[in-house]
Amino acid sequence: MTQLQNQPISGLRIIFAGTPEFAAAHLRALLDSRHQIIAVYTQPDRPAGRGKKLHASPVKELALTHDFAVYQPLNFKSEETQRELAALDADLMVVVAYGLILPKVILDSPRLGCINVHASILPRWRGAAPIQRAIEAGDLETGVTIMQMDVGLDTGNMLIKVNCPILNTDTGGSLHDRLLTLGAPALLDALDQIQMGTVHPEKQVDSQSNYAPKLTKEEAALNWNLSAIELERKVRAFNPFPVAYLKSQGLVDGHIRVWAASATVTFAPAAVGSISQITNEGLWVACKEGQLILEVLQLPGKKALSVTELLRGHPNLFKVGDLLELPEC
RNA sequence: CGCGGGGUGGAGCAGCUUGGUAGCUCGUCGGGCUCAUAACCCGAAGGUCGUAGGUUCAAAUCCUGCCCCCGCAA
Repeated sequence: MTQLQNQPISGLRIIFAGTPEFAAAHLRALLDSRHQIIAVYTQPDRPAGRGKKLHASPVKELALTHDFAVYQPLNFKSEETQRELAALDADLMVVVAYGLILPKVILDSPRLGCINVHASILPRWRGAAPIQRAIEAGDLETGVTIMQMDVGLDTGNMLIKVNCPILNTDTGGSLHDRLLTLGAPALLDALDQIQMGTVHPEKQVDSQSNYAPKLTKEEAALNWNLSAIELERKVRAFNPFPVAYLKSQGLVDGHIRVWAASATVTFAPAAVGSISQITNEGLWVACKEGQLILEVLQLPGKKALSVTELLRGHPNLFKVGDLLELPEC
């Protein structure tokens, strides 16, 4: 460390690869560091949002405001894209939620290889949605791992791990934001260690690994045959995306999104999936075990509202005894 | 030009098809009743009906442009 302070060493020449906001936050941190971003890789612009317009990723938007060279290959299968990356003559590639599998030839291309920032304590929750899966599973703790990449999916040797408790009020969004603030400094630490040659790579114990598949809208449908506690976790994990939802008999089309709910262990003398009572707290729905109190709902085309506000304008939308639909299996 | 819903007192909605006194459920303020209550009763304040034009004797209501919010799909 004293070396760094007394005679500052020059930064690394870094290729940054990433796509969503989580990645952009790490790129932002690198901007303020001594390191030099020589190129940015991100997913190609895709039609998204209303109106099918092409949208640039958060990483691309940030990169453009700093006049970085931006590359958006579909993959790295062609020799051309491989040569293109090699020609950048980078010291290191930093990959954060990029969304592409990198072949060995790419991993070996930068002088010091590729490192990855992953939003879980590996080997738990390898894969696409580690933050949300940790909440959904009821984990009490998660974190961020900085690792050396290898050909496997999130299987590389670990360099730095930072833990982070999961609060029982955490949503996918709130935990995402918190991990963001942990990942950036950890990444900078890792870069220091790599440059000074003080890294201590730790192998992952594969037998303790599990996978965090990406979130789908299908699984966001609330299934009342689960326990209230499981459903409450799902509501939190899937907020703000893809957002848990339910279907009601009265509603012709579309879903009712569930933005907030809390579980109770109280017994409901009512059929599973039916509304047992309506209070200022919300709609009480009988589950396989316990009851889930739906607190904040959103009708298609409308804003999210507390149940009391929603009912004020739609007094007959829900009645005690109404049966909510189960997702078709 | 991907499909669709919506912008009405502080909140959520109705009214628009069949132009012509701004309605409902809450909230707020004042008063009353009650041991008490998300209780009840009485009264009051508060709205350029997103915005700019047009049609008309008359527009929240019909027509056109623009802004904003949201669901589906990606």
